[in-house]
Amino acid sequence: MPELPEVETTRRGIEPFLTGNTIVRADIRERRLRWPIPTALDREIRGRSVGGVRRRAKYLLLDTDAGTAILHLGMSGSLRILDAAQQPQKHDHYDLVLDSGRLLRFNDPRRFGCLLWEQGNVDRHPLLATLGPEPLGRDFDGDYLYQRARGRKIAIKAFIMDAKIVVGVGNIYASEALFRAGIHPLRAAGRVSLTRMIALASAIRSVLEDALRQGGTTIRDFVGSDGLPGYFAQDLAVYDRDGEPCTQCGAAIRSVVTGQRSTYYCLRCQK
DNA sequence: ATGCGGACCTGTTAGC
DNA sequence: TGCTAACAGGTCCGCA
Repeated sequence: MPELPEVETTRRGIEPFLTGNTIVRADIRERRLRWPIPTALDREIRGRSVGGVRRRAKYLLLDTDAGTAILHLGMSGSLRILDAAQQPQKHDHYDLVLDSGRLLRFNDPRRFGCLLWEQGNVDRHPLLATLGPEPLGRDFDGDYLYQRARGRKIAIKAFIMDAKIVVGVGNIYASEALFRAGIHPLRAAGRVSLTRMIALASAIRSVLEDALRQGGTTIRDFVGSDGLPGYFAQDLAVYDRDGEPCTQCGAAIRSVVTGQRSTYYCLRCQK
């Protein structure tokens, strides 16, 4: 479900309720997420004051004076700020209860998300250590993409979805960025010219920024921390628009499965 | 090293 | 109407 804009929307939503507040305790109802929630987390996090909430790739990092909680929403996860009296519903796997009388509640039907604890330098955690640059950061541009793509035969769509190349680009925005850049999703990464890689880097940046401005994309069930959906779905040019007319040329949008993921593109506009 | 497919889960929808 | 199969926004891992 959540790609970078949805995770960042969540971060911005929860941050004001967490920073400067103390976590009274963790109420964990289901430990079996992508990885089991470590039993040590319960006592480590209890009584800790939250220094801030950061995002790295699609991970949310909750800094405390004793360590960092690493949260991921997986495919179907969402985090909400609720009144502590709210009864948990189905798939509400954990709460971080705050001294403010509110709590941070995680819901995730598919349980692909995670909640981990790192006492040391969180940037060296195995999940984070090998990640590529942030697409909205300074060290991501067309030259970088072009250099990394030398000799690569992988489809350009899978290439930009590889978190070792660049983080945060999921299935929706990969299709959207390639449409904006006019590049066919199945073209070999190594056969995209520098000029077009520059356009692609710019397209990735702009589509993520546009989506962020709309609070993310809700296709089925994404909600932000306030329970509201994102509104970027109305601006999607190709994703989930199989058979509908291309906004540029009117040709029917096509779909193809690659790397077990549905991909949408315009045959006429993307080469 | 690279690229691919399977795996982890549940819920919803398309198709017979 | 009811059953089954396919698919869903992520990403790690093992194999060729």
